[in-house]
Amino acid sequence: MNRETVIFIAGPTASGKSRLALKLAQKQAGEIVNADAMQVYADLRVLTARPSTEDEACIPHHIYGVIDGAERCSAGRWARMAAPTIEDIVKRGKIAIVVGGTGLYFKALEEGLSPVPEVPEEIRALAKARRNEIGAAAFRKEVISADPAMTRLPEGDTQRLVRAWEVFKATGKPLSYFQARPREPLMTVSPQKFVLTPERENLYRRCDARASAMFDEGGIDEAAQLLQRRLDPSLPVMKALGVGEIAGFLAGRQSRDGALADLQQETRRFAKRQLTWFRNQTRNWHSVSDVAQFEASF
RNA sequence: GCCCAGGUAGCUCAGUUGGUAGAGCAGCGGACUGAAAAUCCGCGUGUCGGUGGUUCGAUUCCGCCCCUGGGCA
Repeated sequence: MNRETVIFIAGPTASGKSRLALKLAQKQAGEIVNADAMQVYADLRVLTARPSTEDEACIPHHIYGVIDGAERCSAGRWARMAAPTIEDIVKRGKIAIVVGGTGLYFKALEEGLSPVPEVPEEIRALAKARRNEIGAAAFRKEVISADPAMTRLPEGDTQRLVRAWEVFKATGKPLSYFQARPREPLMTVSPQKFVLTPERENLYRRCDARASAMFDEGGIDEAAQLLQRRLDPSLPVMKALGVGEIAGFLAGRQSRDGALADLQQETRRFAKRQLTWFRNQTRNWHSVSDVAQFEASF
């Protein structure tokens, strides 16, 4: 297999990844694989800026909208779906174009994750309950006494502390024990990796415009339908940008314009976090600052 | 034109009895091993409207000018 059979395209939100992937797929007989944590869920097509049905009819798209919002995806679960999907595309003699904005997913796929046994949902709930019961400071102490390596986690980092607690509870071994074991890469082919690095001011303008378009083009109804399901607010899909803002608007706590302004700001902040991740975690990727020029080179 | 009140960080403002200034929001930087659109950590970024004067020293006091808001005409 040559090195061009798998292409990664990462980049911040609203940087033009999906469009670029589509163009590449058309020119090079490719198929597209989603690497975006929110686009895997079925519920939010508009608010997660999923490719249109026309685009999907034109080029095969994989792992978009395949998980119900009531379920949880994860980096591991995604990687276990993505790896065989990519393998299958390559076997059929096509190019797999993996595109998305979730840096951790690319990392999990390429470098793998340390093998940690599955933690039952009941134990996860137990961890959260425990933290509520004894408070943040005591909870952190409890985690550290089970796994001293977790001293590096600040008291406020609920998510990682809860993870460390639940892994210890479920397995009797500290999370750091598992993390010290070698990662298990899921890919057998080395990908060609590109990260889009658009100029910030321009990107922010695109973020604002996209959020505005989402409000005008069905995003509000979509969020309303999701909210009607009354799902657990801690589910990943409920954390999608726009859901909270639109909930506030629908409940009358916030004007439409106010909710939109909030979504725009959150989108810009999200893009900033992605830029930070990519700047520091994808140093050996090809950086693409001019998408149009890059597109023309194919 | 005259009289007030202001002009300090991107915004809203505090403050300095004269020793070059600090909050909130915004913003920026960083971490990242199965929730990552998540979860955290860190950082004031400034001709204190301009210009003269007094002073060892002026953002602070004084004069003049400019700008903004309100009032009187």
